[in-house]
Amino acid sequence: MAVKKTLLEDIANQLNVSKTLVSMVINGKGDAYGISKKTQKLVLDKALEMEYTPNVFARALRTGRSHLIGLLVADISNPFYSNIAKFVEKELAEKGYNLMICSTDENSEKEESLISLFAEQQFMDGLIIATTAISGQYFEKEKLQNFPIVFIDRYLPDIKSNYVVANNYQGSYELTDLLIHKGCKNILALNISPSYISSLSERIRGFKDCLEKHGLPCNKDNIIEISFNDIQNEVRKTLVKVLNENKKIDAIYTLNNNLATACLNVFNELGFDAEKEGLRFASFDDISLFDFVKPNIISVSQPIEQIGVEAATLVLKIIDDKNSEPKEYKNIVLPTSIISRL
Amino acid sequence: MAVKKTLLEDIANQLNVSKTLVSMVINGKGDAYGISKKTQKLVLDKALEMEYTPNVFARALRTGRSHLIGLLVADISNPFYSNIAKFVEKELAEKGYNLMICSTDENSEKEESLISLFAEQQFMDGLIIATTAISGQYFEKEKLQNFPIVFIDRYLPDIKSNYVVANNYQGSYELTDLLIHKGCKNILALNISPSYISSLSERIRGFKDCLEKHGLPCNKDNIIEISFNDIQNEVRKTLVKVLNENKKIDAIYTLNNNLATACLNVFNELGFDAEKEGLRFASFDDISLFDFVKPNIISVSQPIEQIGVEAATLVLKIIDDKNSEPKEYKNIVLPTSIISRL
DNA sequence: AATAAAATCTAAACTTGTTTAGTTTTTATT
DNA sequence: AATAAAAACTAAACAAGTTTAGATTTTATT
Repeated sequence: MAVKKTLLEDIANQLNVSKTLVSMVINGKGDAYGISKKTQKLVLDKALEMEYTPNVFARALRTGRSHLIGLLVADISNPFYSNIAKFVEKELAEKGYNLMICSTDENSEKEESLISLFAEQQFMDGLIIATTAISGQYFEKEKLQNFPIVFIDRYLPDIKSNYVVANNYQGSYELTDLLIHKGCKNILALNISPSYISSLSERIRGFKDCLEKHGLPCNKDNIIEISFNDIQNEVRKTLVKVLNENKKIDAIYTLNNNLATACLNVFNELGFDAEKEGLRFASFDDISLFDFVKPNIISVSQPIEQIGVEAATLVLKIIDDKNSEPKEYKNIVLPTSIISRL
Repeated sequence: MAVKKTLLEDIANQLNVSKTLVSMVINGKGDAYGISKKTQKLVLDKALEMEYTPNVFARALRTGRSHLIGLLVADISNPFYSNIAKFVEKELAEKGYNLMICSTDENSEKEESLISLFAEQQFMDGLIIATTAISGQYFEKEKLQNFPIVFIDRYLPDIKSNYVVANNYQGSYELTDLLIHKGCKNILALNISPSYISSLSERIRGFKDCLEKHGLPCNKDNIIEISFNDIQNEVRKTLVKVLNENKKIDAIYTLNNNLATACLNVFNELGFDAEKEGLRFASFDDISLFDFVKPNIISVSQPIEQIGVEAATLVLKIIDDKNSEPKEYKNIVLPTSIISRL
């Protein structure tokens, strides 16, 4: 036999007051509505005694506020995102919000259908998105115009929006610069599809600009794109081919941590000792275990905690400011740091 | 100016039918309620045209079903949990459910308050929990008796419940056995608090039983407990002390991946080369990057995908069977495998 | 004691769907 | 054409809160 939940009305009946009053007190508006201290205490005590917990749906339906924030990322098992998620969640919890995390699998259709579910019927009060969209078109829908969205990690250059990202250009430039200073002249950058996303294209831009500054050529052989859905196999194929070529590359630079792991796997399979062969290995995204990995990994570390905290803070600010026009967009670009391990 | 959302009633008005009818059709019950095919098509087309999306809260309020499942873990940034989360989410999405992930920070009070929010007012249709509770007492609350809960990773021996866990005893026993076969006679096991949780206590039991079987002593020095909240410092202190002792240990066995990482950090700091010193290093929980880490890590790999899929399937089954008494509890214990890297 | 002002409190409407109990319309049967 | 049966549809209640507009009660003032 299921236990009956306590309702506002049950408390009201027990105390012979209206449920209006109980609702006001429970929501901390007792003083504002001039409910006597004595009555407030009675209500609060009774609510505790009866283990009252408000029905989230009834409340959200009436107020249009769910106190839920959605976080959409390509892959929650990627430590970059799961670490961000942790800090976002912590920050939101302190402000009385709950977080709902969903993976989009780097699939824009899935992303759009989640946004439709979460935003268009105000399921969520706001969204934090590492978008996989190729353009901002979808986000210009009328229905989304007034919905609080903060982009993280990736922004959409063709639309105005709120975002919190790392300075991918700078990080990539500095990493490349370091490699070149260490004597590398023929660096292979492994990119990942969809490569149009801003963080990747900025990293590529930083890479190219740095090569150019140093007067080094950047042929099409220097940047190879791996597809997100078959990373391991494509990396294997690519490396087997590249490592057997005559025109020796002297560094591999993977544009994210998934690619780095895939490369390490291939090195292992092939029994390839990068250090012995004089090949430097570098990657964007730092993972704590990189500290113990052979070969040494030169990496770019992103300010994960800061991204999470800033994104959470910003989305809540937008929610609070929702009615105060005119709308201003906030763009936060955070510095990265090089972990050289040399 | 905010755009007005399309309501059921808007569709009904446009077509001069009742919103009852529209609701029935939208929910695919048109045939069941004898709505003519012609009318059904009209409704469906109009709904599409007007971009209708149902209000999740109104629906949940009326039906008592939210199609939300909650996942409570100690720490979503732990790859063990974030990988499980990924598979749970995928499995649920296929069945039309959304997942809400929350971290409890290994804090039972936080866990209880989340359960109260999620379960007691049916915010969620069901919960999947890696519980941090010391006993099953909380879960015997009357209000939770009929609520679908599946425990993962950790179960509560003192209550009947549904759970999906790895065979921690077997995994730990086999790992210890392997170490002993490789000649280790004085293994240090690093445990983590709260150590009462079943997965850890089973691992300890497997460790002890195996030592005993081989006639090896297990003093209190052989198992040291590190607290979850200060892992890095406590591991450092412990290792500094232990590695300088005369009575040499010949293997370190960390009971989870956090401890393994912390140990590796200390080795690094101290410039300690475990392999040179003849110290074997082993850990419960396998992480893909372990493949490339020095020193070699002998590890126990858990069937992460299977845990996620089974847990998701089970919680949905419980939801479906909710009314068909008598209740049966399903306990799934999945085999682990040793990754020896020798 | 009458009146105004302030302090407390409440009935009813409202949020947006789903479901129940029924009504209306159409078709079939004699 | 009258009646029964089947098909198609709908009004109103309901889920559980919040909010608006207004009603009571209490206190202060003359």
